[in-house]
Amino acid sequence: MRKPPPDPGVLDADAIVEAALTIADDEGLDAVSMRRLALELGATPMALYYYVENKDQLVDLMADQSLQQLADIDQDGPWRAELERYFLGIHQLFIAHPALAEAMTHRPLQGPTAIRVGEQLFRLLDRAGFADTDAVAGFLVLFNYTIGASLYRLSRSSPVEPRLAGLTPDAAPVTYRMRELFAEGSSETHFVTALRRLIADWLPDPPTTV
Amino acid sequence: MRKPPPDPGVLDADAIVEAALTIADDEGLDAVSMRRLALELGATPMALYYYVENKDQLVDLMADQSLQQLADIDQDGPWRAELERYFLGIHQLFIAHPALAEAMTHRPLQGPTAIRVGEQLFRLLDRAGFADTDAVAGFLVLFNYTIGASLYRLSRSSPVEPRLAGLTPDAAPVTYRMRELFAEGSSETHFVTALRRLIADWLPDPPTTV
DNA sequence: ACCTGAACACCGTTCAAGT
DNA sequence: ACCTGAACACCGTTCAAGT
Repeated sequence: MRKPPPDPGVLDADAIVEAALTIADDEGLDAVSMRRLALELGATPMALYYYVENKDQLVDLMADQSLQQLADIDQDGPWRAELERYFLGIHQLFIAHPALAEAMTHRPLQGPTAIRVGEQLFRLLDRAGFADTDAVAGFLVLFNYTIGASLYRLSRSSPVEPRLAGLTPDAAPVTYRMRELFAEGSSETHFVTALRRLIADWLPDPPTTV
Repeated sequence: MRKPPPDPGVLDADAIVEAALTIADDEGLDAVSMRRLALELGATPMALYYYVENKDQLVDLMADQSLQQLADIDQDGPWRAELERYFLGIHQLFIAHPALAEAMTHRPLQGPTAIRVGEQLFRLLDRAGFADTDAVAGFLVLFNYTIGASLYRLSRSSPVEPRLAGLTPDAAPVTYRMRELFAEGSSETHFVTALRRLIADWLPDPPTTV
């Protein structure tokens, strides 16, 4: 009667990807190996290859699955607020799943979910009255800033102590003087503030069509 | 008499890092292994550990070494043009050395060269008359955008064919309609255009001190 | 101070074979 | 259709030992 989700013997692509994401969230992407995954799922390493082509494809599937957590855009909501929610959602997703960031540097985010989620945004901008060129230019600035800001925040919250010579008052006096401002700059409120300003600058109210 | 740079028998930290960077540029960061490196340098894998703590530290050193290629800022040059050159230089460095991008997602860029190069920028902004808060806020937007734009461009130029379902006219009609704009958006000229506009918005001429 | 050899505990993946 | 076993060619790193 009982059937817990990680039921041994039940094996399919979704279960594999889900287990891989759990390991990645807990111990980092490096801890995800076909052998470790098989152990966790009560199967043989080779059993996984029946459902997944290879490890690269597994990572692609992991990234795509992660993106499903993004809340859908409300096409009838106020577009400016929806935009803000959207990019904040991406930022939070990257912070929650650092493996997503790592995966992104290897391979483009072009899975079905990435496409679906992107389409929602461009539909919103389209309906709001933006010209295609403005919509894409605005998106690129917002998206690239969001990715960069997420990586920056991740790197500052990384649990590793600096291995190389750090920030000293005499080697870099000006930077040292500003050191607390950098800490503030990696906060979520700073991100939202800058995001809002970027939206206002790059996607100002379009001429109302008709 | 002859003494080619990768001379077998000559081994030190710099030579190891340099060899590692060559492999990374040619075949990607994944191809860099202690064993492969040792083979290339005519040494035993364990010999490397005399100069380098472990592989993580090697990657840190690689990132730091890469940053040395950034041209120094001219403190007496026009600050706006210097700013532009600086961030374009970072962008180009990431494109030329994708391993740098990959390394950045693992560990913060806090080596001595990163600090040195950062200090140059903040000194420039300081001398130009910017308040610390404005300098940091401006830097963060420009830097994060630059990192994001570099990753975006790298992901679009990656030599792998998409493994997952791609962009089809019926699944994502609006995105599909815009597809050529995305290609343009990943060009260097687009980057520079957006960078200029961001500089103008976030670091406008400061009140001249005295 | 600098380097080696052998060993441990891992990887991803192929291939032929089993049910 | 789904899974296993054995094998291949790799990893990073420790440890004791050599010069």
